[in-house]
Amino acid sequence: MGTTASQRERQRAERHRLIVDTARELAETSGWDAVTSRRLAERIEYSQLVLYSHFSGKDSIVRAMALQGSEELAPLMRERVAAEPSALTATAAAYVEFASRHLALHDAMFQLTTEYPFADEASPPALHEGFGLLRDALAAATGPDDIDLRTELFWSALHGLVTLTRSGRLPAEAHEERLALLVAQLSAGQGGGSCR
Amino acid sequence: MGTTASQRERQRAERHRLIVDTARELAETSGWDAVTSRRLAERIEYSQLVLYSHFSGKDSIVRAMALQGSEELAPLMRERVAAEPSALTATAAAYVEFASRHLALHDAMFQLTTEYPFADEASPPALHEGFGLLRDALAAATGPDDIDLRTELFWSALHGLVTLTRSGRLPAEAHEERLALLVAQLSAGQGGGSCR
DNA sequence: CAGAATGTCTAGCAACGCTAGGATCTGCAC
DNA sequence: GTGCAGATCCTAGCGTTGCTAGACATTCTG
Repeated sequence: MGTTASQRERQRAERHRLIVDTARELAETSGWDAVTSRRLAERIEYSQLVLYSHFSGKDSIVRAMALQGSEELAPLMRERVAAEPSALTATAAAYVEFASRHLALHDAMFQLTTEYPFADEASPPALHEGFGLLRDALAAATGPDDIDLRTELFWSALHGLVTLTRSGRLPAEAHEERLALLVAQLSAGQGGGSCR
Repeated sequence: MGTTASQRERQRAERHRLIVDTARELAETSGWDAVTSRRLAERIEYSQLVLYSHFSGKDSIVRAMALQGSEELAPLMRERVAAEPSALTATAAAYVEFASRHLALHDAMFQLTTEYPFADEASPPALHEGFGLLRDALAAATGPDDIDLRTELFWSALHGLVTLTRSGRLPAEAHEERLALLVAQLSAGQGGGSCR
């Protein structure tokens, strides 16, 4: 019967997701050090070899995690934008919220393994979408001039805030204040230096 | 004779530096993966045990590297500020130059091991000094209101730019442009949102 | 010169990512 | 049904990692 082939495929896809989900949970609850091939294999109740039949290596699993993450970030941003009057505040808050709620996922997306096409047509659509949401929010608040460059800067500032705060290099108390200040400064300085 | 004790101490201090310098060079030329206890021991021509008689572990060596780095960053900033009319432009450029010229050092200081007191009286003076230089430059360009908070934001943006560009997540071509835009926006938006 | 203290090395532990080789199971032709 | 390809899986193991116990050498003290 022809069903077996597709059955197999579905099983493989299921196991693929099982591996990524397990790795994610392991990283999220016990830190990246706990994500080892042995522990992962034990958790999914297969031998290590199964991991390597699905993924070319550990990096590849992390990459799959990052992809999963990018597909969750954009919807969260959309949701927050819809619920808040200021799109700029909403996207910034959503980005920060995502990073703090999914620490390991954020690492996988924005800190770890580089072999990942970013500002490129080959990069995952969900990532483009996330960037686009940042851009739209910024454009709505400050106009369309130099929008791509300014969005990159917006992202950089968000990313810097999140990572430096997370690693303890910036005091956690003032986190919200810094975020508010970022939004305020971006709203104020339109077009880059022409305001004064 | 009493000299032997101080002789010993001097030898130990020398070897301490030898270890840190070797680790640094190894990381800088061959990447962090090349910094292993065995290779390090081989390079300094001692057994691995000597490493652990000086440092409590690999993290501790990286921490020493970070300290060394923070003592080089501040002077570089000072130098650049003296040579350039705009202190803001100069400090930003110095920070970026430092990061791109000492990749491993930058990692050690701002990306790796967290067990490091930062915004704290226990943190290394050189680090405070570096932050102070960022603050002075920003204050000179935009006034003293909310200066600490705004400096943290300045640093975050710089850090984000550097790390995202270095990891390939932002296109390298526009790096200078983004940096110039950051300086321009900071100069324009004084005091946070009161300009428009 | 004996004994203590200090310093160093060889050898080894447990854990890592990853893989070769053989065992087991599946579906299809006859 | 029987027998054979092909896929799938596991056991066992390679080379490497950070780190350490126990033996050896060297130096200082009385």
